[in-house]
Amino acid sequence: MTGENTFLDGYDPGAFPPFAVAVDLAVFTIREGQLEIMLVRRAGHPFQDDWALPGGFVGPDEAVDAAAGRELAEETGLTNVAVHLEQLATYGAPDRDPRMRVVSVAYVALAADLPEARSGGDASDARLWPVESPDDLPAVALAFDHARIIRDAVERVRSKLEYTTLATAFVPETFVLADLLGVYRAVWGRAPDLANFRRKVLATPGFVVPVADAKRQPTGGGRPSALYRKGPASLLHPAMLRGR
Amino acid sequence: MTGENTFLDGYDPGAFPPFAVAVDLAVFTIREGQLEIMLVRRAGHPFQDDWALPGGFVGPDEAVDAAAGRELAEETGLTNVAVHLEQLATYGAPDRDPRMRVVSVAYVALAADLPEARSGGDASDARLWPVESPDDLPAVALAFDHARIIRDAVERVRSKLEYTTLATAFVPETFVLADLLGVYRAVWGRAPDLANFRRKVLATPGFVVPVADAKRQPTGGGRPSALYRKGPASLLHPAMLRGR
DNA sequence: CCAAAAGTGTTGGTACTACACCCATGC
DNA sequence: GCATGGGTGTAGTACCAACACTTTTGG
Repeated sequence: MTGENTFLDGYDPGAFPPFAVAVDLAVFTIREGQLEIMLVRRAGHPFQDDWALPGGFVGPDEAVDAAAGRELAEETGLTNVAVHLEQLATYGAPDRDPRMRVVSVAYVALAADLPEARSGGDASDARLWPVESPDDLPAVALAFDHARIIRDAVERVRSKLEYTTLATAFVPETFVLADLLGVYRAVWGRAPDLANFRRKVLATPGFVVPVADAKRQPTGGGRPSALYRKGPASLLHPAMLRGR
Repeated sequence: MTGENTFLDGYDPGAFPPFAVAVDLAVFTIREGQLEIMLVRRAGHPFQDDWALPGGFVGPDEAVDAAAGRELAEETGLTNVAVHLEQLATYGAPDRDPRMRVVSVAYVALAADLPEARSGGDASDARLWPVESPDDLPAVALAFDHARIIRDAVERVRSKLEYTTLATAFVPETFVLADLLGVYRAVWGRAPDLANFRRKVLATPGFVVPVADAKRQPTGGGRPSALYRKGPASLLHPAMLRGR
């Protein structure tokens, strides 16, 4: 009792059960105005032929965060592209993997312009699935507890758009304000008012910075729009709340 | 390469390094208008005589969340008291414990009226330390990466007061609005405007529910205040943001 | 070739809500 | 003396409308 209460005392290597620690990645992107998540098809048992979040095991001398970054690079092939990566939560139910005890640390990644299939490795069985409202899950069978993880990840992204400038992680390096509004529309299922949105974004120092004298080529007619680049700010004050 | 990308394929028990998985608890309470955190004194190496977050290892067939609940009950002695407990984040640097590879899942717990020392177990080396602004850390030597965890935990609690009704987790079962305002003062270091605060709390359905015809005994003179109980609501809409 | 129409981007205005700050009243 | 409630100015949002700049269409 005493040894249990005092952290790590009575330590005896081998006395602790072998846990495997894995990372799972919820990689989101926006294509054609829709929020999509990358899933990989499972080749072996269990959950064979089901779809799962990309991920893998943490190495013996590897930081958990580093493992997430490594897996992200391996799965997406985006090595030096600016991708937002943050920890989501840890899932540790004892029966979440039927083969052995695996504790999984889930991460959320946001990227713009993700290619359909990963470029590195065997690209055959990885693809993007739309995350549709209101159930927020891809319409495929999901392995392990990944349905739960995806739900949590979607909610994380939705709420983070409210009080951070994270929307810029979903657009390419230069973009127009309509693109940024489209991020909110895709993630929330509804867009904030355009006029207020533009006032808010432009009034928040460091949210976006204008690209000098640059205008986007008009595609199908209409006034050409101004180009912007991601700014240094990360927090939104006050927050931009989605309505009820 | 192929086996690494496909989750859990090429599985071989024993091929994975032995990780120990632990839980750390950031247990907060408010005493005399001050935010305090529970720390335990380490008896053995490493970090002997330093202070650390209470915690322990996850059992072989125990869910990680369940381990946090168990440790909380063991450390605080609060068995059936309503305590808020939520996962904070996972800390997995390879060298965070000098003896072996330990991945720790940190939790935040909020409680009202925590006794000075834990009631169960050896109460001698556990106590509450004030979390003072602006550095937000107890003025003691902290073991492992627990200083970082405490910083993250404090920030979590601060931000959660903004958009949830979590402040009620810090007050006893029945309370007056001034007590609730005191929670915000203690956690944020500054209190919102009293008049607006009371309008907001009372206008939010389910934040607090009045205890019928109950008034608190006037302690030092003045009008007796109305008693309230925690309501069923958990989210605050719109948020109550702390100023800059 | 020029003028009008249509489409998109940009800006402004008003009603309403919520908050900061202050003050009056009740017990 | 503390609890409660009201009042005013300001900021931010929802909603609406107009204007600017471009391409397309039609004479």
